[in-house]
Amino acid sequence: MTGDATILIAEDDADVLRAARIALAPHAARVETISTVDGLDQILASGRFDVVLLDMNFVSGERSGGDGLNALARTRAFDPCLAVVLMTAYGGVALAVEALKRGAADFILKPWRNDKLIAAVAAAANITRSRREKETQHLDAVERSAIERALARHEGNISLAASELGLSRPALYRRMAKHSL
Amino acid sequence: MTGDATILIAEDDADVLRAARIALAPHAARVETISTVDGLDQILASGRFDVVLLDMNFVSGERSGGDGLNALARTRAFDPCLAVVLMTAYGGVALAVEALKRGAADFILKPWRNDKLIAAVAAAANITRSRREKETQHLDAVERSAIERALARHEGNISLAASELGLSRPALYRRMAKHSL
DNA sequence: CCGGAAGTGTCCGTTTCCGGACAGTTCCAT
DNA sequence: ATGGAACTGTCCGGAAACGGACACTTCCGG
Repeated sequence: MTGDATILIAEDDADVLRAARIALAPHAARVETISTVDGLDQILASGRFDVVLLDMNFVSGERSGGDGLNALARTRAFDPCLAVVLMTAYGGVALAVEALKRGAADFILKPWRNDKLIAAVAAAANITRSRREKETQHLDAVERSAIERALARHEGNISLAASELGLSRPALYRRMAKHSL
Repeated sequence: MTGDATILIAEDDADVLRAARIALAPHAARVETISTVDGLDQILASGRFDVVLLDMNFVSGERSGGDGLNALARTRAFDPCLAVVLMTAYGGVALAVEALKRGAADFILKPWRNDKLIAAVAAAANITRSRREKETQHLDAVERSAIERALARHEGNISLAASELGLSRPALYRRMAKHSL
């Protein structure tokens, strides 16, 4: 993490929240914290975050992780590019697998090792960055990627690639020339 | 699983292989099995699979899951659309998280429940199908998606969307009209 | 070996797209 | 309330792209 990321930490336990902030703050441009996910949408809308570190339980005594999965879903609905790292003290394989299938970028068990937490959050911030870059592309880049994939899939067969892309062969030749393919 | 999927099972233990095949065969068009991943590339090249069910350990006494992660990487290099379900008897949260981060579609602990195995493999086959559909698109569809995303990201602002896409405003208007956006 | 199917690369008359410019509208800071 | 910036929607002469057609090459089954 090059120190330029903005991190949101959502954790109901004040001591854990403080520990996470202390661990991450030196490695981030900005760390914002919340202790409940009730107003998660507003918080997400208020700023441009690069990664969310999200606890899985926000109700005292609750251990199922449902809150965290729900908050993950709401985060992904708000911004599908924004990578989320989930953390819990009560997770098994099933919950970890479910979390990643639902789109979490990583899954951390408490208590964590600071170096692993920092690395996981940094990697997640990079995932967000990559997704955002991929989202904002010139049509030319989008077209070039599609042509490259079609040619790869058809092993260089111009006729088949053109057909798949909905182009005539001369038209595909021109697009290939335009993109130096 | 609508019974039309082709499944590859890679498992070194003969009894486990048989049990998996017995569980899955009634729900698939075809099930192929291998007991070593040495020739995985050739097997993958020999047919068009919809899902791979892959053990994580192929050396007697080995429990790290490295074989499985390596085979997963090779499978994804061969065909990034092909969904892989990993299974092991020795997995903890860390291995499960690593597997999904490396691109596994699911992670099953042995011994499994047949209904869960069948559901996981069916879901993975659907992931493969979706990825393949998404890969083969007309340029028109690719262009339309890119325009829709740019407009969504800029909340309908034509000037900003055109700029991001590398188009002039009139050109964007024409593409939008062409795609009925 | 051969013939036919499939694929390649280019041409050119016709059609479509281009973007700077124009007129008008909306939004926001003062 | 107002003025200016930002945005919208369309026009039109010129430029670019279109695809059917042609000639040629490669591959493969008989």
